[in-house]
Amino acid sequence: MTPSELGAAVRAAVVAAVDAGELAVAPPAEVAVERPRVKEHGDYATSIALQLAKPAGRPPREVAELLAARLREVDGIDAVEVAGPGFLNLRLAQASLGAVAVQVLAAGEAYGTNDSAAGQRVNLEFVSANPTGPIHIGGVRWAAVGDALGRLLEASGAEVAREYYVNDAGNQFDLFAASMLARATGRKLPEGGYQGDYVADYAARIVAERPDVSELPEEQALAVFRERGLPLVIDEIRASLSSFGVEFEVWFSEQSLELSGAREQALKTLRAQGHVYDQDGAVWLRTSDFGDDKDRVLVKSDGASTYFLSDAAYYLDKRGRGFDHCLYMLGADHHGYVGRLKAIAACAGDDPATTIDVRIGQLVNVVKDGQVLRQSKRLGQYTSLDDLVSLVGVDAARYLLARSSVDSTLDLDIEQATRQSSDNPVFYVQYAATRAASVLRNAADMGIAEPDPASVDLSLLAHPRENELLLALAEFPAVVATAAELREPHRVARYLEEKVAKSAQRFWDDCQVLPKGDEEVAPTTAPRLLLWRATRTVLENGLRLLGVNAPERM
RNA sequence: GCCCCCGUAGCUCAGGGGAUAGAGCGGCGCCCUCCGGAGGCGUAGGCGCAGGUUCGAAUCCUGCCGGGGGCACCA
Repeated sequence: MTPSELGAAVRAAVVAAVDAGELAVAPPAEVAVERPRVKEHGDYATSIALQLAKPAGRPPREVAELLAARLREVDGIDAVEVAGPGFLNLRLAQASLGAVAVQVLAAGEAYGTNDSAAGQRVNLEFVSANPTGPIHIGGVRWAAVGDALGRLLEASGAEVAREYYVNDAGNQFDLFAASMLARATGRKLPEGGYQGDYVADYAARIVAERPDVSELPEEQALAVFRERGLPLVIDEIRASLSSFGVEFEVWFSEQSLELSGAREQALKTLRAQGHVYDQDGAVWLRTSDFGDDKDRVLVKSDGASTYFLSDAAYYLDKRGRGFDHCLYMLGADHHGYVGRLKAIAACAGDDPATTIDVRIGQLVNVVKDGQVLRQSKRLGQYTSLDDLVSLVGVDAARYLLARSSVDSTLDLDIEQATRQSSDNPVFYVQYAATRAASVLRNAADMGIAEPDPASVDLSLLAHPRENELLLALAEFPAVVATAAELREPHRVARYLEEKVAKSAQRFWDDCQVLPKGDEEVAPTTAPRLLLWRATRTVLENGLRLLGVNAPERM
């Protein structure tokens, strides 16, 4: 019996009590059971009686007793007790608990998928770093977290488009082109120009293709560097992300918004909604009507449109393509932007609470030899995606970046990331996965066939370690659904570490599976092999959601 | 000045209103004739402060105090 089945059983008990006239309440749409912290409180517990007590006008323990009487009759529930102020503590029958392993095996790669986000069309914009050089560490955090979130949403039934917004129209990109020109001609870098060595490399490649470029007038030369530089940078970014396991469906050019007339169209749309006005020669959007602290300029008094207008046009474009949820994953320096984005949606007649969802991520500190490495993109001194991968590998980088809440500043310790011991979380989880693989491999080598789930006596999985592990595996679908709903992939990682890998190691320690020496094959061998296979499946599925491999051996 | 994030064990971090707040590292003490000890077990140790909401608060609200980041007719 899974937690959701158990929750449904509890709800059914409520409905039955209501129908019998014993409880005068409206039954809740769903009832959740949770794992109690203390195992004396049973396999699962629910506080439903405490919640219903007030509307029912009855003492909580009395409500609990009503429900307990009904739940005791349910097949698969072994014991029900009323505890404390009115908790219902539930204990599953052994075979019912063991059935979780069979369910995991039956679902296989699909175990963990759920329909909590079914029918949603989600536009997921992340990374979107300026095309002025390799992806920096902050972008890598978003690559890891954003892609994992995409996988979680897909596993929860949503249709997801991963999108990278290419800022190829603004000052930063112009400055980058000017920096390449300066490098190509040996002239002085413009103020605030990009100083990294890669700038010279790009410049040299462009000069090799267009030897005449240094003799062109400055404007034309800049145009060449812009035009030729963009694909160079984008290709490199795309290749880095791809080697990181992250693929974007759409690379959306900011320039294209101007060329296609989308910006003018957006201006018209917003005007038609009545939130645009002219003042001081500029065109403004009255975002302050919707909670922004001040109005924002769409078209400057010199006639040039702002980045903000591009954002509005881009948002309207996404909506026009049928996305009902636009997710933005932005760096901490963009937090002031949230209100403006929501105001755009509101000005366009949407409800920003449903169409806009912005996640702000805090900084990443790269720690090496106990020191935080200082990062400066402009100076070209920073840890790029490729640097990080060459230092710690894709698995460690993705896992360690995705295992922390983006609300917290993250310290990524290079030494720790490569350590082969349990103080390295990615190693710990992968190790549990390889241990599962090795048991299964050894069984095969010994000529012990993998058992047919239908013919295994699941009630033999009665050891406390086995129960603990089964309960952990049963949680997986709910963990995936919650992580997707809250847009918090780190919940999956923590679950894998603290629940699955931990329980698996303890199971290993106390529950021998295969015969040693002259021993006979034990009755517990088959059910335990089944449990190891189920454990391996959950670890594989969970790691896959984070874009991390589950190796067969380390 | 205004806005956002954070403050939980000595350290790095989990804990979307529930019972006795959890992991890893570091302390201390244990466990290898045995499927991978690259592990496991035990033990000590904690919610920044003050109010509020609630039957119940680490969690929600307000105010302080500390740390990080940000304010544009830049992108």
